[in-house]
Amino acid sequence: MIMTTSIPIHPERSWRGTADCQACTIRKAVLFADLSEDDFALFHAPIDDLAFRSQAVVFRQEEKALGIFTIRKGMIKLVRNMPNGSTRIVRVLRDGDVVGLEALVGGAYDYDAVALEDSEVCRIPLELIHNLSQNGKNLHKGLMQKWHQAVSTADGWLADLNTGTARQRVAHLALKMRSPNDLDNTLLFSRQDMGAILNLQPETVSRELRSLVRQGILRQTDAKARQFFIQLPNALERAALDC
Amino acid sequence: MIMTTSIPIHPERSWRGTADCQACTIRKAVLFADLSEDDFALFHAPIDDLAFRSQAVVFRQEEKALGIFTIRKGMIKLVRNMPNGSTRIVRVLRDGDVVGLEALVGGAYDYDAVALEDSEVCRIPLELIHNLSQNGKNLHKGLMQKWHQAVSTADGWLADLNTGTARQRVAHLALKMRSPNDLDNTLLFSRQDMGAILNLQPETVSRELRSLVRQGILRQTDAKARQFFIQLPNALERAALDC
DNA sequence: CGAGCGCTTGACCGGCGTCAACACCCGTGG
DNA sequence: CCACGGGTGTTGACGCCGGTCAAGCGCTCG
Repeated sequence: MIMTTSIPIHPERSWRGTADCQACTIRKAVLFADLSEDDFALFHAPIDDLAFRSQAVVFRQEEKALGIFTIRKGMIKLVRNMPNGSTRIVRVLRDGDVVGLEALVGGAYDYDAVALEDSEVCRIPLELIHNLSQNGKNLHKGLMQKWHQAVSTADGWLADLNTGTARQRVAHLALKMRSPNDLDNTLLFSRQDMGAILNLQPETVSRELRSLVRQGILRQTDAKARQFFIQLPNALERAALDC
Repeated sequence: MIMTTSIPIHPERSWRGTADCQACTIRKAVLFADLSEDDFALFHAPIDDLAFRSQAVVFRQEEKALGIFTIRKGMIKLVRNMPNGSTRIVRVLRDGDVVGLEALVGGAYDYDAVALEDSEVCRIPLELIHNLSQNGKNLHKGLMQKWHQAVSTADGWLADLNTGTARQRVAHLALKMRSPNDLDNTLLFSRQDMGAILNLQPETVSRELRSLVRQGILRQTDAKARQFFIQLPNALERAALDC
C-alpha cells in the first residue's frame, strides 16, 4: 500500500484497482456470464473497480456517459428530477444489477445514481460494450436480460409500490428490501427516501413503520431505524396485500 | 376477396395479409429502420399483418410467445394483474412502438395486451429476430433503442402520472395522449381505464376532467367523452405542474 | 456540552374514496 | 317508431386517510 498517504482518508469515491472479470466471483450473475475465452481477448480498455461511500454520486442525469456500471456490493438509487423541482426515486438497484444501460443508446444517463450505502461497482467502458456487441456474439443475451430486468423492475415498482394504502406500500417495500441471503432482515433508508419511492410524506412513512413495530411484525435492530428484523413474515405479507 | 364469405363480419381479430417490411411506410420509425438489403434476404418466415378491434386481446400474460408486435396504427394498453386481484395499466403504446419485447428473453409475455381502439399490428416471429441477431449486424441498434424506450416510458409513466393531485395527473395524461400529428386534440379512454393508469377512482377522474371542461381548458368533441379539444394548452400545462 | 439533523408523535384539515342516485347513449325487441 | 334495459359518465353527500405544520426527542459530531 505504497500510495496510501496520497489518498484521502475518507474519499467519497475511490479507485480500488483494475478488475479481473474472468475471475470475478459474481460473474455468473452479471452481464458477462456467457462470455467465452475468446471474448475476453477483446478486453483492451481496463475495467475500473470503484468504491463509493454512502450518499456519493455515481453519475448525474444528462451527464455524458463514460461507461455502464455493475454493482458488486451495495445499493444504488436512481433519482429522477421532475420538471416542477421535486424528485422521485425510480428504483433501487443491488448486487449483480447493471446501472446506466441507457448510456448505450443516447450516450448520456437518464437519472442521478447515488449510493445508498457503501458500495463497490465496476465501470465498463462504452467502447468495450460496443466492441463486444460487434465482434463477440455472446454479450447479446446478457444485454437483453439486463434490459428486460430493468423494464420488469420498473413496472414492478410502479405496480407494487404505488398502489394501495400507505400501510400496504411500506409493508411492500420492507418485503422487497429483504437481503437476498437473509430473508428475515430488511434494510431500509431515510424516511425521506422511502417517501420518494412510495409517493408518501416522510411522516406518514414513519407512522406506518412504527405501527408495524408496535404490532410486533417488525423489530428495529439498529439505532438509526434503517434495519429491521421481520418477526412475523406472514403478517407482513398480509399487510402488503390487503387488511 | 374470394374467402370473404367465410370470414366473420366483425372479427375481433383478423388477418390482413403478409407484410412487405422493406416497403413499409413507417419503417424508419420502427425496429427495422437500419436493416440492409442483405438483412431482408434473411426473412423466411412470413410477417403477418393483423387487425384488432377495440377491446380485442393481442396476447395474455404468461402466454407462450410466438412473436413480438409492431404497432402500425392504433393504441394498445399493457395490463398487469396484481396478486390481490386488481389490475393496473402499466403503459399505453402507440404507432411505431414495439409490444412484447420481453418475449425475446423469457419466451413469454409479462402483461395482457389489449387494443384500446381499432388497431393494426405486424407480428414478427421470434425466430426471425433471433436469426437477425445472430447473422445480421444491424438489428442490434434498433433493439437497444426499443428497450431504452420501454424503460424510459415506464419510468415516465411512474414519475409523471402517479405524482401530485388528481387534477395534475388527469392534466398530465391529457397532455401525454395528444395525437402526435394534431397537438390540439387528445384521445382518452374509459374513466375506469384512466383510473387504472393514474391510480385514481373513476369518479375522481370524471370530476377532474369535467372541472377542466368547465374552466374552458378542454372541450368535449364526441358523445362518449373520450375525445377532447385543447382550448387552452398553456392552462393545461400549468394544471399539470402545480396550481 | 451544545448544535444540528433526522425520527417520532400529535392536532388539524383537505382531498379523495366510497356509496348512491341520476343522466345519457345505444342496442334490442316489441 | 317507441319502450325498455344495461352500461358508462356525472354529480352529490359524507367520512377517512394521509398531507401539513409544529413540537419534542435522540443520536452524532464538532
